[in-house]
Amino acid sequence: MPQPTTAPIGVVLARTAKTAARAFDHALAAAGGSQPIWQILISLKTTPVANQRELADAVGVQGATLTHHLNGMEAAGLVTRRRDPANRRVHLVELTPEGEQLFLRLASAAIAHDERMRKGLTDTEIAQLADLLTRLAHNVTDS
Amino acid sequence: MPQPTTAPIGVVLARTAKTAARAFDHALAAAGGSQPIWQILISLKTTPVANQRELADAVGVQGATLTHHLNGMEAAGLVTRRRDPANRRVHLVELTPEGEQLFLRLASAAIAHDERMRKGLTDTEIAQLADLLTRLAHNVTDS
DNA sequence: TATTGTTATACTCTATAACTATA
DNA sequence: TATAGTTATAGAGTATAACAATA
Repeated sequence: MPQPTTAPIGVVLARTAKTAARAFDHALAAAGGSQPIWQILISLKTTPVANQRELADAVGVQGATLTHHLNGMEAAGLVTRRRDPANRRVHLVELTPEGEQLFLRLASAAIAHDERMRKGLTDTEIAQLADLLTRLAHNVTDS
Repeated sequence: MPQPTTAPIGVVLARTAKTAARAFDHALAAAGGSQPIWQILISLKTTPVANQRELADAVGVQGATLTHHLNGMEAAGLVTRRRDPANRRVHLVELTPEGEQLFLRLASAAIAHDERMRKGLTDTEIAQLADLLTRLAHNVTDS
């Protein structure tokens, strides 16, 4: 009788992600950061965002959640917020030199983490994995 | 100049896992559960554990965190805890009929979620993915 | 003393609802 | 009225430290 024979990929994915996320969390913490801070920094550096709403979308959190993190980051001297003269409703978020430095440190930690994770896997396998993960994610995306 | 050319797999993995985890969280919540409850139920059903310490390890949390969840599950009538007569330090955790029912409901939700996620992927690809993820996780595991 | 588990407490991340400022 | 963002509040998950019970 034909039955689905393969293992529940969701379980494997969840377990792997949990393990990887914890290891990465520790690496980020050791470098003076955290997951949300890293996500915000990398978004600021790589994605052109017009306002905080778009930044929140890029990071994958609600606007109020982003505000919460930006408050902490501003208090820590990592970012500045100033109103856009052209549209004073908009708050422009910019990295300070300290923010740039932390970005570099966290990027190093992320690269080291990546190299550790992919040890024993070929570039072809990594590309395959990335492709499969992307297709998986697409299946559970609403948009 | 030879440079690492492939994308940071950690980023792809983190993004995919976040998306998948959120979708799964919603599915579990709709079925009356949550991730930790599901992990505890599935561990109780599939892994023979001698005590809560082992159960906590299986779930991947600290003992106190497990106690926290078991308190809630016991209050909800999903599990019972009684002392082991042979070693009264040990608390035996057992599923109630309600716990069994919830396990079945969450299992259905997990299966549905899995089928949704793997749409468009062949069994071979899923097996490949599981293998790659397992190797990745192994690389960041301390043990 | 060592082991098993609980309680007390606190921290991080996230979210929703109500609010302020600006257009 | 609509849009951008903040504040207030709350809830879930996790952790560490101190404790109680048992061996």
